[in-house]
Amino acid sequence: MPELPEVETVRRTLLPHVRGRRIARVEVHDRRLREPVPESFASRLEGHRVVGVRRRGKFLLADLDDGGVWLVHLGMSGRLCVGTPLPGTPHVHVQILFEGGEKLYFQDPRRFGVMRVEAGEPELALGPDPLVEGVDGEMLWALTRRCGRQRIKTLLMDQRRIAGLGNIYANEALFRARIRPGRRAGRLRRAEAMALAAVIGETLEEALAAGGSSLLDYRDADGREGGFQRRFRVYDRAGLPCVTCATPIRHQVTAGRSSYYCPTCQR
DNA sequence: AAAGTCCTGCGA
DNA sequence: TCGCAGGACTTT
Repeated sequence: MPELPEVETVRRTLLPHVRGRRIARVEVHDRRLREPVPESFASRLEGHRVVGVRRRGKFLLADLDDGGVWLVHLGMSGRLCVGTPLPGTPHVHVQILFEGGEKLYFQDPRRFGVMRVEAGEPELALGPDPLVEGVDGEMLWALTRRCGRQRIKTLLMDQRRIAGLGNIYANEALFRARIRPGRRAGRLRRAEAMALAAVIGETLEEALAAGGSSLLDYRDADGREGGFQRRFRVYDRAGLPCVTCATPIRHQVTAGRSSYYCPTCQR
């Protein structure tokens, strides 16, 4: 679910609830996430104030008043919601209680999320974020020259190259740029790289404007779902007519990830 | 079958 | 050495 627009939507909806607030108590109900929640997690947060919340790629970074950084990755099914979960809400692994009574809970059925505190700025080995540093045509063109043998979709999803795109938006951006997911990056023409960089920004901005997007599990910090899933042009549309030319959308799985494309519009 | 990442092993 | 495929994690 959560790719860049969803994580950014969570950040924006979360910020007004937590900025400037002091954490009173942290309850870890289940440490078993992608990596175990450290034993020290609760004590590292308790008593500290959240001074801001940033995002880099799919990571949320909450800055603490002692220079520490509370790092959250939502994995596939993570939710970060304010308020109190209804009794019986499953998979609430972590609860954060703020002074003044505000509560934040982390829910993650698939437990692929990550939650830890770093002493300072974490080393994330991420490429530029399209909505933070920006990814322009020249940068993407240079990337396609440097990583020419990689398939373009793999390149787009490689967080070390560009931070924030996942399977859905990589498919959507490639459709808009009329480029097939399986093309070798090195075979892109300069104009194609330029066009691709432009549509990456457009796609993410549109999804963001729709309140994030994505699939069933997704909710923002206020528990609202996104609106972009109704706007997918190729993702999860195997066999359905292309929105441009009506050719049935093709589906193919590589490395366990589904690619969707229009064989007529995309080259 | 799945939105995310990480690891191993194979072949070019 | 690089890129990819496949499997691993987990629950619905």
